Amino acid sequence: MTDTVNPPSNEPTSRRREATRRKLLDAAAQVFAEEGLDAASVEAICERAGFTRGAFYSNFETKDELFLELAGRVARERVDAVRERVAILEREGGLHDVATDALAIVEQVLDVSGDDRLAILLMSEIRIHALRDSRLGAAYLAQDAEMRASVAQIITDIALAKTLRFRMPADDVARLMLTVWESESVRATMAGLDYEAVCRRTSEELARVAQLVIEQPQP
Amino acid sequence: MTDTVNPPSNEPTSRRREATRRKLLDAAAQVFAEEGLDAASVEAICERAGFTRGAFYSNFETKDELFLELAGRVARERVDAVRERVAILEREGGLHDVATDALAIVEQVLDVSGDDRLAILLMSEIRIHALRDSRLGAAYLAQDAEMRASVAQIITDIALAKTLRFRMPADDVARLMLTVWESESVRATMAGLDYEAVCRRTSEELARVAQLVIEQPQP
DNA sequence: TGTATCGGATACATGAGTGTATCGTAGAGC
DNA sequence: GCTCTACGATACACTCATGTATCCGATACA
Repeated sequence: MTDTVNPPSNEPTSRRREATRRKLLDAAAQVFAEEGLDAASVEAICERAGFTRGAFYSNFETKDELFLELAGRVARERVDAVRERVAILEREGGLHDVATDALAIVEQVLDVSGDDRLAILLMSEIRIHALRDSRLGAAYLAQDAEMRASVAQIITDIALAKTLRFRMPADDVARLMLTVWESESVRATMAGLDYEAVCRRTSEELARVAQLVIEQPQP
Repeated sequence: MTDTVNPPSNEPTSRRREATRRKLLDAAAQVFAEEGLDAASVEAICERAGFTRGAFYSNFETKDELFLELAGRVARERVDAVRERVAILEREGGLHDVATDALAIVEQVLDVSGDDRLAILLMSEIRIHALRDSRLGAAYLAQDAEMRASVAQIITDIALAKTLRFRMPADDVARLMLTVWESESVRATMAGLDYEAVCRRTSEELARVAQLVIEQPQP
C-alpha cells in the first residue's frame, strides 16, 4: 500500500540529507498532531526540527507532499509493529505462556499499538484527510486491511493455542477489535485522560468485546 | 450539553438577522465538511451563503465562534432526531409491526442518522477538533452520551417487544452499535462509495454486531 | 591546499485572509 | 410618506505564510 503514497524515489541521497528529512518528518508528525495539517505552518515544522524553511524546500516540494510521505511512514510503522508481534508470537511456539484469560487477546492487540496521545491525534488527522483525498483514502484503507489481517492472525493463533471458539470469523473479530480500540482511545483522549488511563479504559472496553465474541462453553 | 457550547443568548434578534445567521451556518456546514475548519476561509463561507464578509462579522465574532455554534446545532439536531424516533416507537405502542428479524434493531438505529456524505465529513471534522479543544470535546462526549442513551432506549424497547435477550447491558450494546456505525460509515465513505452503498455496507456490519449481541435461544 | 558541489540559511516578493472602519440602504415604526 | 436605525456591503490596512532566488559554508576530492 505504501507505494500508493510513496513512489520509490531512486535518487541517491546523502546520509546527511536523509537525516534532515527524518528530522523534518518527526517534527511534522508532532506539529500536525498538535495543530492539524492546515493550521500547521511550514515555519513551525522547521523551527521544531531546528532548521529554516530553506531546508524544508530543499527536501520537499510542498507541505502536502511531506504529509503524504509521513502518512506512508506511519502506516508502515504501525503495520510493521503488528507484524513483528505476530512473528514473535509464532516464534514463541504457540503462546503457551500467555495468561489464561480472554484478556490476553486484548492485551496482545493493545500492546501492539503502543501509542501515545500524539499518535492518536496524528492518526485522527490522517483519517480525516483520507476522507477528503481519495489517494490518501486508498492508502488508509489498505493499511487498515493489513492491520486487520495481522490482528486476525494473532487472534487465530491464540484461539488455536487456547482452544477457543469465536462467534464470527477471525477477520470480523479483528475488525471489531480495531474499531473499538480506535474509537475508544479517541473518546478517552477527548475526555482528557492521561495516556495510561486511556489505555486502561480502552483495554476494559476491548475486554468486554472479547467476552462477547468468544463462544462460552455451555455447561 | 449544548449549553456548554452555546450560552443562551438573550439578545432580541430580528427575524431577518436570524435568517442570515442560519444561512451562514448552513453554508459553513458545507464548506467545513468539504475543506475543513482551518482550510475554509470566511470569504468562502460568505460567498456560498450569498453574503459578503460584512454580514459575517456583523453576526459572528470569529470563524471559531461560528464553528462552535454549528457544532452545537449539529449535536442538538442529531440527538433530537434520535429522541423523536424513540418517541414515535413508544407511541406506536411497543413495536408490534416491526420486522421479525434482528435487523429491525439495526435499521431503527440506522434510519435515525439519516445522514449524507457531507454530514459524515462534518461529524468527522467536529470530532478531530473536539480532540484538540477540551470545550468542544466535552460537548462532543455529552452528545455521544445522549445519543447512546436514546439508542439504548430503543434497543430496550425492541428487546421487550420481541422478548430478546442481550449478552451485555443495553447501554453497552448502544455504544457498540454507534461505534461500529460511525467507523464503518467513515470507512465506506473513504472507499468512495455513494451514500446508498455506504448505508448498505454499514447496515450489514451492524447486522453482524446485532447477531453477536443477541442471545441466541439454545435448542 | 585549492576547488567544486551539495545542503541549508537568508532575504525578498507575492498573495491570501482577516478584521475594522465607513458607507449605503431597506424596512420598521410613527 | 418620512425618518431612523439596524443590517449588510465595500474598501482598506495589516499580518502572516508561502515559495523562490540568492548566498554562504562545509565536506569531498584532486
